[in-house]
Amino acid sequence: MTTPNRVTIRDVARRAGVSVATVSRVLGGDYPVLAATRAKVMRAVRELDYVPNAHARNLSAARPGAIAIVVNSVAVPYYALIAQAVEEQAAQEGRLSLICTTGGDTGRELSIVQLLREQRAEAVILVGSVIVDEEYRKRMTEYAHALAAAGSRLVLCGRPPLGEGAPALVVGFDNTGGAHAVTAHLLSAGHRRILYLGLRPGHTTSDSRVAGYRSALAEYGVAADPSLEVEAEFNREAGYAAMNRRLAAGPPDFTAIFAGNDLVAAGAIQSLREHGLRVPEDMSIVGYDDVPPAQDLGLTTVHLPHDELGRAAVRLALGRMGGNPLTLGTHIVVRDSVRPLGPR
Amino acid sequence: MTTPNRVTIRDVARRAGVSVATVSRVLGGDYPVLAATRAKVMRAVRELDYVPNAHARNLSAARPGAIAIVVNSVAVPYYALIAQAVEEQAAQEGRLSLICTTGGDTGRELSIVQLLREQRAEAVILVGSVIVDEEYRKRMTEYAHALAAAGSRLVLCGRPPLGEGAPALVVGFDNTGGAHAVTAHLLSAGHRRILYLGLRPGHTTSDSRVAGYRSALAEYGVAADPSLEVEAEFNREAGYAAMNRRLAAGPPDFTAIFAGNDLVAAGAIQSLREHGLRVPEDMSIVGYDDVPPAQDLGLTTVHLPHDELGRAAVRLALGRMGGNPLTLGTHIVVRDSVRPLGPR
DNA sequence: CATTGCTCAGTAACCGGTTACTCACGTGGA
DNA sequence: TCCACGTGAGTAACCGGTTACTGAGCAATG
Repeated sequence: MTTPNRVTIRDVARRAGVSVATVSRVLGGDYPVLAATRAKVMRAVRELDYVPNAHARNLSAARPGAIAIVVNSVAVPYYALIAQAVEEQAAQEGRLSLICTTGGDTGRELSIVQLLREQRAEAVILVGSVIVDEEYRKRMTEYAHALAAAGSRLVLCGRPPLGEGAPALVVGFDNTGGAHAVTAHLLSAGHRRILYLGLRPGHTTSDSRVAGYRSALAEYGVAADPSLEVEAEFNREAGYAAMNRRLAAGPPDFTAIFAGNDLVAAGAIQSLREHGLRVPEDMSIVGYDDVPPAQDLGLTTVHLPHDELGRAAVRLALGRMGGNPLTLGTHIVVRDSVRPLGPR
Repeated sequence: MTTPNRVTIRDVARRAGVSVATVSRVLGGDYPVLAATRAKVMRAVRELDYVPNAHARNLSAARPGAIAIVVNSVAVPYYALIAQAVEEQAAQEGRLSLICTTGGDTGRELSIVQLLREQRAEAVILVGSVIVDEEYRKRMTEYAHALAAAGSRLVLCGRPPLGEGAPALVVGFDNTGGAHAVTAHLLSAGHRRILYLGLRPGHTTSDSRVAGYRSALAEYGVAADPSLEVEAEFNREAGYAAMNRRLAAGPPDFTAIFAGNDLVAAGAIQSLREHGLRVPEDMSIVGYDDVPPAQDLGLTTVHLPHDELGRAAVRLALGRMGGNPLTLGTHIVVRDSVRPLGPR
């Protein structure tokens, strides 16, 4: 107990009365070994409780590496669903996958990527939207080249493609299309003053949702009103705080809300409730992502095929799929948070 | 690009005009090296973009291993919160941690544990409640011994301690206490017919919550009624289905519900809503865990210190803490799902 | 009976690091 | 001037596997 079990392949070989090569062959693979010999080896393995050392194995022979998925936080449903889907798919492919979290910290992200390079991970799946600036682009391009040089694939999920030549695969959701559709849903219900809650300039996910929102407005001939686009990070607290501020400033000058994602919607709904406004009677609201809170809130939202994304990411990571960059379609899920307005 | 970058320490040594030992020393540690030599080496490392091979490193010198956390599914908030807490704490301790998921499949759990043994993980944190039977006990005891023999620690979270001598550390929540408290909360609000939704014989978490429920009833002199204890797995769908069945059988013969966890409560609330029963006006309900759906539902529930559990698990895993088995306290979070009943 | 060819097992080199041991060299004291 | 000593660097063994190469033993063939 005090001395860790350091049973090596040589111990097994000695016990079984064979050579290390034979043991390795019995354990390893397809090399022909007499049934009797195999039995002797297996018995020795069992008796000694031999566990091959993955590091040694990996060192001598390049084996399929792990698939790593790097997310912000596993406590955010959006990431959790994707991570789960990746794990499922990887398991189906018989691969080890591991989830790493950065907490949104660039420094931690860097050290995780470095660590995955050292581990010779086969693929790194980076998930999540980010502020895309020059510094980001530079960092990602570095990752991409470094990982490619080490023989690993880099898959970006829900992030814009890198520049030409950067060896990164990309898969994401159709944010603009979904945002357009859900905004149109509000418009066709008669809403004309729709608050977009979740502005984040430079943040690609938000930017493309705003784009869909604006294009839908334009399509219905509604002039965009900048005062109806308010900033909020994509979490519950930000939605709550932003809505509180807006309602504190006076009675709402809008009849519906398009929240940047479901968490923002959840926060906004709490704020509305605390201000005595009911959903959907007094205020319509839609979200985005279709993550767990949406169902409990009866929130009309845009469903994202998280499973599909996870599957695609793994298959891209394993080089089983072309078609890059890949955009996955979305669809509206109508629940109970939108109330039709009579035409004025 | 086609040939993976196989820059080794010898390449670096050659380029820097020094020996491999010197390179290793510059990179590795505290051995004295002339500043000029160090500079030469660092430059060569940079120029060649050398990345040390973690496997080789691990093979020659035993280094601190990874901390692995094994959960059912990261898409279940309870697990996600704990996993997140473990990751945070591990990061603070400067350790690599990785999350693995089993999907509740015993076979997959086994192969993950095996794989972690092969990887020489430093510690394995197994989270989540399970059906504890003879087979389970045997399996866990095997894991415990195997991991211990390999020099790894095994930490069980939210599971009962193994038998004497099995080298496993244990930390969990006070389920009986929390269940007692939250049931007492309902009782003191005047409720006498309280449905327990989430019976799962043999399932330790549920069993201890039932125990708390019953002891609170006894304390208030209310006779336990077996027809008020109904089975349901600990997820949303089960809660929904069980409640549907119950309501289909006739009008409710209870005034309050104690759901086995918040997900069950969420499902039950949906069912109630669909049957035209409002919370809390027509039906009081409490949950357990205080995971995200609870806040959105305004659910009175029992808060579990997930963060604390994660921290404790890591510290136990690193041998930084005694006091085993460790039970963490809980407290009620009162929201808006319980309505006082006048004394009859 | 000699030769060829096939099956199965062993020997030893190698994967890419770390580190015990050895040694060259410059300095200060006798 | 000679020797002891401290400093910084090199050589080579080793970690625990895999596998190319070699070879023993035996059946089939000529």
